Amino acid sequence: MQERYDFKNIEQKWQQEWDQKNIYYRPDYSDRPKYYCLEMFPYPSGKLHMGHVRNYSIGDVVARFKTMKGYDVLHPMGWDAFGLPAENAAMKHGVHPAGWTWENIENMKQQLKQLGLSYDWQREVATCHPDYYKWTQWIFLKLYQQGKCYKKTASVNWCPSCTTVLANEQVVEGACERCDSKVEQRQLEQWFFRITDYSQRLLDDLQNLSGWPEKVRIMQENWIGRSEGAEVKFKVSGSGEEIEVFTTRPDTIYGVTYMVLAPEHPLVNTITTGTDYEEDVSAFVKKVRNMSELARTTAEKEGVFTGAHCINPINGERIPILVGNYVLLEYGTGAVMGVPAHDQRDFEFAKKYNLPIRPVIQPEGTDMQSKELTEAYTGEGVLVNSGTFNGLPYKEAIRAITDKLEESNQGSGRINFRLRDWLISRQRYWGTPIPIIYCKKCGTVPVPEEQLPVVLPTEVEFDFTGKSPLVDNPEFVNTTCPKCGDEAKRETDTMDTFIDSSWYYLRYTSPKETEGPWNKNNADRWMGVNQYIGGVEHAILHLLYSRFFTKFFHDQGLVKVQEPFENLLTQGMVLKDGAKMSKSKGNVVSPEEIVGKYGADTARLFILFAAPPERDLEWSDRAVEGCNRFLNRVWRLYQSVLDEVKDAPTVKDANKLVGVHQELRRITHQTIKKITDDVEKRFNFNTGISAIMEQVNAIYTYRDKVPQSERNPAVMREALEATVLMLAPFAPHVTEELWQAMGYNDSIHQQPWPVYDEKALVEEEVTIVVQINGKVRERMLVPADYSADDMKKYVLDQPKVKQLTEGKQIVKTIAVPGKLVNIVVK
RNA sequence: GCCGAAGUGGCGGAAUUGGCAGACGCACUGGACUCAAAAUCCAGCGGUGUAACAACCGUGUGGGUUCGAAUCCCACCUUCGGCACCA
Repeated sequence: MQERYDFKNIEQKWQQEWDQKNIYYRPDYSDRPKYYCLEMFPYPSGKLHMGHVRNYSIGDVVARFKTMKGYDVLHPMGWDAFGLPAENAAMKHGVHPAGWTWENIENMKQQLKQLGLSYDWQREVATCHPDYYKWTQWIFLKLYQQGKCYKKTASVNWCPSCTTVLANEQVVEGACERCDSKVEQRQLEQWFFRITDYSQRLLDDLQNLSGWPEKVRIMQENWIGRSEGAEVKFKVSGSGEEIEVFTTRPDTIYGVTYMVLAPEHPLVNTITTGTDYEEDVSAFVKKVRNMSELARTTAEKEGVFTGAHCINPINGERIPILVGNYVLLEYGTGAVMGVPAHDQRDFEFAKKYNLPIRPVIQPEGTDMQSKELTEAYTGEGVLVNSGTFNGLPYKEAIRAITDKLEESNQGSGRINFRLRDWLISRQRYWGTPIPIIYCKKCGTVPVPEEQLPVVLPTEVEFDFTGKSPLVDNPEFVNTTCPKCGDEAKRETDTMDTFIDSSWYYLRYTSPKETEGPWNKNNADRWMGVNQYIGGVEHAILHLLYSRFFTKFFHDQGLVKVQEPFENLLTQGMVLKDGAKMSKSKGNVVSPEEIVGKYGADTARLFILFAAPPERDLEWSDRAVEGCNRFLNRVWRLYQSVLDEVKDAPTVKDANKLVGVHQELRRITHQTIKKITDDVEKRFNFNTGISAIMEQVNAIYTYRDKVPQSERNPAVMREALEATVLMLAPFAPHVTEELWQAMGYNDSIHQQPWPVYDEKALVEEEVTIVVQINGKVRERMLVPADYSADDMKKYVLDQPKVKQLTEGKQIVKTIAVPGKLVNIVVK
């Protein structure tokens, strides 16, 4: 065994050896129970950052641990390879996006390998490969056939810097999620997926995801935004038109004093054209429409009267119709009944325009009408000013009024969702082409399945306007209609890259399948993902889309599961000096540098030791050194005692062990128990590693305190083997080296996880705490099997305790076996 | 504004079911080894206090429940994350 811990040689040697022996390869079937461990695949930006290292180190511990626990572990890796940065690089450096991407993939793959991650590289996928996106297109066609995919003109989010549209989910506080530019609204014809058909199921099934962080479930719940209420029809006076509104408070319908339409509402034109109000209204609409979404949501509530009136169906009252900037066309019906007494927004609006405010809900035992309202009352209460419904509690009134409206066909109960359909077309080049052809005769025609893939042309010219080069590419655009054979044009939009990443976890189960997107048997064997690991920034986008896809696939009989990810771990960020690492802040620590200086094992150990996975992690160069020091300490320990233990037998007659030998064995087994719990049940790798450190310290103490002639080589060997086995998932290279040094030829990563001996954990005596009135006064050693009564008796009999309680009256004594005795005195 | 999470030594963090606060590591201090340094090893390391003990204080703040609270309850403060005219 080498004197020095030479991480460079060791890591290189074992990475090669593992590669050669293919030890991480997983065949499709085996007798062992399956375990699918998945980490979110990266965008191939060119270089790994610390966030990746953290993500993949966590996943690797899980995969290695489960393998040692006897599972058949699927642990694949791939590339989310389509996306805008490739195009930007093309424009900036004149390289082709494809070349740029493949080069980055090669680079990052090397970096991943240097970390010693246990991936089955035979399952690697890249979403930009035609063998992959062929099936992305196939999925698009499936959705199209099933009526889950459609094209429509809508007000959409446009990012001027990325020169493309964005999905609702990709707009963060009115800005582009990627580049932070202000998002504009444009009227464009775009492709959508009908994710809203799944709103209720996506919401309901969150209940089954007990293995997900509560936080993520709540975020999705809010995003889906279900609200229960009623739809009510208001007839427009003097015309046949009707305005429908959605309300969650039909009980307040007697409090309606006006009606507000969204500026984009189609009726606005109908009711104002040719009237005296037309000019004012259209000026107002124009003004509001020109505002960005952000400006609009922060602006003061404003409105204008249309001159028209409508009739409240419940009491026949005539109320004015206004147009207001605070009403959104996209939500509900784009019209709101104004109930200023019981809705804060309506209240502010009514105050500004002197519209009547009529309370109809009154908290029991008060008189709402006698005092002037200063804000809307949104709480519980009983109905007043509401005709025959007076005196009814509001909850019952919601029911009764909805029923009444339903009887007369003027409304009905209704559920509304905040979730919008998923806008999936992008005016970009580097993405999966949408397999649609436009024919003058036949209209919109899907590309037949046997013509897939629609290949993204590589011979393209990039100009600097940001316009997609597909648009002006005649070889791509010009085609023939699959139906009639006439000249036709291809769709030049490509798909949102979130589509690519919404099904990759299925492709891993049969990455080379040519008959379909995946092999159903394989998919059903491996799915769902037992443990998914990634950043919380995907809590809505990627995770919601993937859930939608899986449900759709399930409905099509393509896969058995209804949810893709059984357990989800959202790792925290990697911080330096309290802030997220970023180029602009100049606080980036490169993984390459750390691996070069201390080795992958040290880097991994630090990142897993510094904080539990879910929390943010503060980078510390000093603490990294500390982890390196620990591995050196382990190395030296083995080196110093290897000769002593190399030919040692296994521990026999364990029950006959006494003293320090028994103690070392007890610590070994206690450590196994602790770390197994930490890794398996809690993912608390930091405390697990600290337990291994304590174990190492204990072996050192044993070595130093017990003369060599008296040491028990079998107990020592057991301790050393357990240590290295437990450390193996965290630091795979150095542990492999030490394992081989112990005389083994098989890889440590194919060994079973150590098992603790319940009998070895038992202690004969334990230290208990003696408290007086809850304050620790004394510690004493008592037999471990003492009952509560034994403990009380023993403790109260001690001279020291008698002295402490002298002159005081003992009111009560509480004893917890093995832990403490508390004496309450007066 | 609404929803959620967190707040513990100089620092990262631990305390798993209400039972010894500060495990493990970093930093620091003293010592050993060395011509010297690095590395390594040993010891110390929340605060007040003491010659040393003792004792007292201490888990964001204030209250409460309990024999006993970092842990449970109530109110508040701060930081971070998500949503934000959703009718």
